[in-house]
Amino acid sequence: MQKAASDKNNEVIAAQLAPVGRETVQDRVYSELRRALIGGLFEPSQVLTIRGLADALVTSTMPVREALGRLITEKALEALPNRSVRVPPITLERIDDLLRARILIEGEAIALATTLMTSRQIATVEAMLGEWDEMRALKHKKDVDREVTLNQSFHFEIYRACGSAVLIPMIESLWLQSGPCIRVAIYAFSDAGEVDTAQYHRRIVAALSAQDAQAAREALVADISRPFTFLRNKMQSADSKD
Amino acid sequence: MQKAASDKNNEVIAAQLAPVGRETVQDRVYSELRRALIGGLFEPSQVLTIRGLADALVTSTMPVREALGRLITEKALEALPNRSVRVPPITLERIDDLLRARILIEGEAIALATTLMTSRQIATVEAMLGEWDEMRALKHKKDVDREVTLNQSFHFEIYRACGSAVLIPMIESLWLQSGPCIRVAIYAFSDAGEVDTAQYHRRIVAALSAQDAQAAREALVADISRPFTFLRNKMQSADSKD
DNA sequence: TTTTTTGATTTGTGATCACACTTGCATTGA
DNA sequence: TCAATGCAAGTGTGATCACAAATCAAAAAA
Repeated sequence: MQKAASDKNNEVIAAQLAPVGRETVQDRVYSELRRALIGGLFEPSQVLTIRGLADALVTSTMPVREALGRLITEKALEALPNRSVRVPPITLERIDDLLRARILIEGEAIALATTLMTSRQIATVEAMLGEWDEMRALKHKKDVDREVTLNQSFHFEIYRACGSAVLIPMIESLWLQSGPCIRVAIYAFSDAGEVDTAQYHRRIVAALSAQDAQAAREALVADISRPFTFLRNKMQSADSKD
Repeated sequence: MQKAASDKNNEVIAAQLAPVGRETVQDRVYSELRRALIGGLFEPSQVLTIRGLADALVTSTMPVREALGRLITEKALEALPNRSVRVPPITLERIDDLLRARILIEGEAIALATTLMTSRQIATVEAMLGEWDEMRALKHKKDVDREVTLNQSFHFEIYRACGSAVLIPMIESLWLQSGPCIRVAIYAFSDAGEVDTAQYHRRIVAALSAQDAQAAREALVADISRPFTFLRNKMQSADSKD
């Protein structure tokens, strides 16, 4: 068989078949744990065991231990001297530390994105605002999980536009670390229900449309500061009560 | 035996014995690979195999594969679709991307450190300048490895003073990613020999002593930009030649 | 000579096992 | 009654094996 003919034949096949992907079990475990962490499904200080997670995820211990190791290196989980691993506990210092880092890095990312985003990309992000209204329309059932996912998609759609392969993984790591912290804030907001996240996001989109990097940065800071300051106040009042 | 007596007895023993430490093999492998990466011992695009590293480090494959997984998640190494792992290749975009992130984050860290460092801590850092003169005195043998270690110690002694448990691991990750890139610059500087790193570090110490955060940030930016701009120029001239 | 095929070797992934350490609880002793 | 001891279940770590996929080189076909 000639080379050209063979290639042509392969191309025809490739046009019909969808790539099957080769995600490993370890990757799936890792993604699943990430999702749970960012979504605040684990509580701070909760201890995780390899065998326990392996049972819950219906695999063997091997993929789980490697996924845990990865999460520990990005500070999403914490290795105790006993060699057990837990979700990092919340402290006031950690809250301030995380918020400061997020303002610094995500602020820079959105400023870069502002100068780079095409109107096509802005339109995509703007379209995501609609989903919020849609969700609020049927507000009888508060779907916290979907809210978290939507919020994440919105932010990262913008961050990806900054075009930095270095900053984006750092932001992901920050979200991973923030997840368990803002867990309580997420549920509290969902209960309160009124002060709408979409409102903050609209301000961000407006700044992006105006190509005003400084305004975009400030709108973003207001958005991500909200759960942190809420949590901060809550912890301080709890401390003073003790 | 009474509790008090037992405790007292244990205290006496504890005063005589040094804690034995429980570092795992995996931790040692991870540290060793980190050291090699930051020191620029691996070249960009070099492929690493689990069994090859296990043989070189005289262990089994298990600790190595977990260490590699951790390094991949912090982008110090890269997983190819073939599932082999390599040191990330250098591109112009990546150089600029890394430098921008380092300026942003390390600049913030040193600005924070400036307001927090005690005169005691500054003295410690200042003392490290002496080692450079010492090393230059016997410049017959250029010890690149020691130079890298000394540079790392100097910077992280300052960064640790910023007191951010979030920023410091990020900086470590950035150094890990920069290591292979600035490898060529390190050796080139060591060959040139004249433009002294200590000179840049003296400017940093002076700014710290003056508690001038802005000056410290600028001095730091000048210091870390040097190898990157060197490398950038070198790559551009190489490109134009092709 | 160039291309394809075939087969052997190498490599990553996941499962299982052995071992050491920790933890929790019941037992023993004062 | 309470602390110390001893035992048993649980847990992380590292080693080894089986398997599938990738790689490379030699042989076969064009």
